[in-house]
Amino acid sequence: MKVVVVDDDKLVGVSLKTILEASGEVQVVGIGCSGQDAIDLYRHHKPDILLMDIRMSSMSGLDAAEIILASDPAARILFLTTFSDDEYIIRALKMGARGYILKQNYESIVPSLKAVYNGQSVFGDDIVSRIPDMLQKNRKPDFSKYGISEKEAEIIALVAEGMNNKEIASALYLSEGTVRNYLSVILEKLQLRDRTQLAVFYYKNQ
Amino acid sequence: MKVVVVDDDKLVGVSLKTILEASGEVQVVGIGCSGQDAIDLYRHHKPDILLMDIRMSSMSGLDAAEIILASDPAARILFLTTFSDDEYIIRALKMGARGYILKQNYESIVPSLKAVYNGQSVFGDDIVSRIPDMLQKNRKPDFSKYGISEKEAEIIALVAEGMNNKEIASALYLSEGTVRNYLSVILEKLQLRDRTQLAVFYYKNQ
DNA sequence: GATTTCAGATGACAATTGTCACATTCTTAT
DNA sequence: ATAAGAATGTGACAATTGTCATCTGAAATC
Repeated sequence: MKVVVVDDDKLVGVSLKTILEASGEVQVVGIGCSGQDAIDLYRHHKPDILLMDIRMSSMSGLDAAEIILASDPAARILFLTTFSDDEYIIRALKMGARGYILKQNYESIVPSLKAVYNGQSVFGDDIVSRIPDMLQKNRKPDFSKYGISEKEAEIIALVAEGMNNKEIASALYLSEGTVRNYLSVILEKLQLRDRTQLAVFYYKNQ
Repeated sequence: MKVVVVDDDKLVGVSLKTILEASGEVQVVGIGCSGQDAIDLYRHHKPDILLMDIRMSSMSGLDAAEIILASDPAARILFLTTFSDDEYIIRALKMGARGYILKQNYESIVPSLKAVYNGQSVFGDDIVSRIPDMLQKNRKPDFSKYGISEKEAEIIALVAEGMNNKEIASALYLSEGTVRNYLSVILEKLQLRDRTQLAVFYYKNQ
């Protein structure tokens, strides 16, 4: 498995070469320290995988990846990051990168490379754990932590469907006044001002 | 690395045991062929990873995973599938599974297991390529098709943040009355009744 | 130059909304 | 049996909201 490593910090590049080659299954055919290096090394060596830092002083890893993927959409690019920065990761995903690994997590680098080599994509749990939330459009949020009762939650859900008090009342077989009272309590508990903020809260916490 | 393997087809379970243990790094401590087996084996052996088929005749792997994850959210569950079925995969993601591997792809099983063991999550490229689209949803919706102008869209966005008319007016340097007029037009264009429905509409079309 | 268009504003109005204080049940625990 | 509590309801009130007809001034169009 031929790999090109690109990291802003040259020392990291060399260390990685040592670590990776110690596995006996990876051959580091090039080490670079800028986005431009990444492009040049990739085009010259055509490695199986390009392992690259996201943040680099000269050209960002993302920009480099964009250029590489534009000319070779099959390029397997795996990012190395220090922190999992949402914005970056999502941009990386969009452009078709194969994942990212936290630098701290040395032991997982070789297995991750192999998984990518075999056509998988690899991500840290922190990102993956957020994906479901992003995908999930129709689930009811859990408001119990705010001391919201079952009935109150029902009303919240109806407000979040755009119903007015009269409609909610008739849907739940309550008087309109009761619905108002409930709503008043709900707003107090959630520290919100009006039903629109409640709907917003609902969807932002969905 | 202790692994429990569960597959509808007993032969697959045994074959996997052979393949996995040949690597010298995996110890298959249990083989099952139903969702119930998965639950029992998981609770008994507390393996590092549960490798499980999604489709099984008696209890689906997803149902079993749900039960296991309910009592042990840290459980590392990796699904084996024959085809990458969107619905299933997304449900698996939602409940916190660590990924899935196509059965055909024998070579990638061991590396994927190791990546998961090291805290990563692993997915086939087909799913990953769809995630960006799903994530894309967190951007401002495009209302132009409803004949909504730039300014109107601004107001919609502020309503969707929960602002009242006075706040919107001061944010956009308009009079409150103007904001009301805008809103009135917006509601007319979108065939909605009030600002709450507008906020709801915003998030549903996000 | 006259006219139309458009963004913004005003004021009036009714409807809806949120708040509050106070009833009325009905259940439950003491 | 009584007190406490919920769940539900009422009426009054002010604030916010949505609608509408109308006005202004500037820019664009003719």
